Amino acid sequence: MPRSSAAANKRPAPSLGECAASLKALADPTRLEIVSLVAAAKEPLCACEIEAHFDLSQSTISHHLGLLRKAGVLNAERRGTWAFYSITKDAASPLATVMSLLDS
Amino acid sequence: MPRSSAAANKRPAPSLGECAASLKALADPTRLEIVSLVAAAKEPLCACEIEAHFDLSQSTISHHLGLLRKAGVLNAERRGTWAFYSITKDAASPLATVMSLLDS
DNA sequence: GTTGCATATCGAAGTTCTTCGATGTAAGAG
DNA sequence: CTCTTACATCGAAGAACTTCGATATGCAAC
Repeated sequence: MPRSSAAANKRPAPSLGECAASLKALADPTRLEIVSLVAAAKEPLCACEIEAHFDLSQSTISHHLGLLRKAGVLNAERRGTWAFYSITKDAASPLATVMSLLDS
Repeated sequence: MPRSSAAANKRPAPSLGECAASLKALADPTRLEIVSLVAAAKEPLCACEIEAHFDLSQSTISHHLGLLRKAGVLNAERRGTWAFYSITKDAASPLATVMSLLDS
């Protein structure tokens, strides 16, 4: 199976507008730290564990998590009462698009 | 001269907060299109040529250009009355930092 | 069913962002 | 010197964002 780049399987390469939206989801210190936290963990991370790392209210963290989920950066999996978050497969694809655009 | 990655010469690897700030500069459809425009050009691009590509006022484009310049994405060079913009060498470095953070 | 816990959603307050027209600045032409 | 051209900055209006406390939802235990 040939491939031209890392994640070029069936994803149709995000448009500029989609890239901007994805970047906006990551362009916040709190959300970027959430993503860093989840990415560093080997296992999906429980929402309560994420909340414990910040001095922000539970509703604020939940709002950021929902935003990252809607942007396609995070994946939520419910197990009973808990919600476990992980990085999606193509979270980096908008970043890659902008990077390739930069050094063209 | 050893090197661990592409642009690891003397740059001290941006912090999470700095990355968030850089991403915020790129996280706008107009600014991302400006960057795409300048990156695609072989030569530095005159501000008036950039303005011509948008239906926005001159002051708005100038504001976006100043923002991208302050964020370290664009470089401004004055030649007489004209201002020529180009992509900075390390414009992609915050993106690279976030990408490496994602698949860690 | 009721109580308790983990999350999500709602509504509001304060801040930041995008955009505009108007004005300022600086260089070149006449 | 005056006028025009290219660009930057200012001040304000409206939209969007971040945050909070309060409330809703959904599951598990009793």
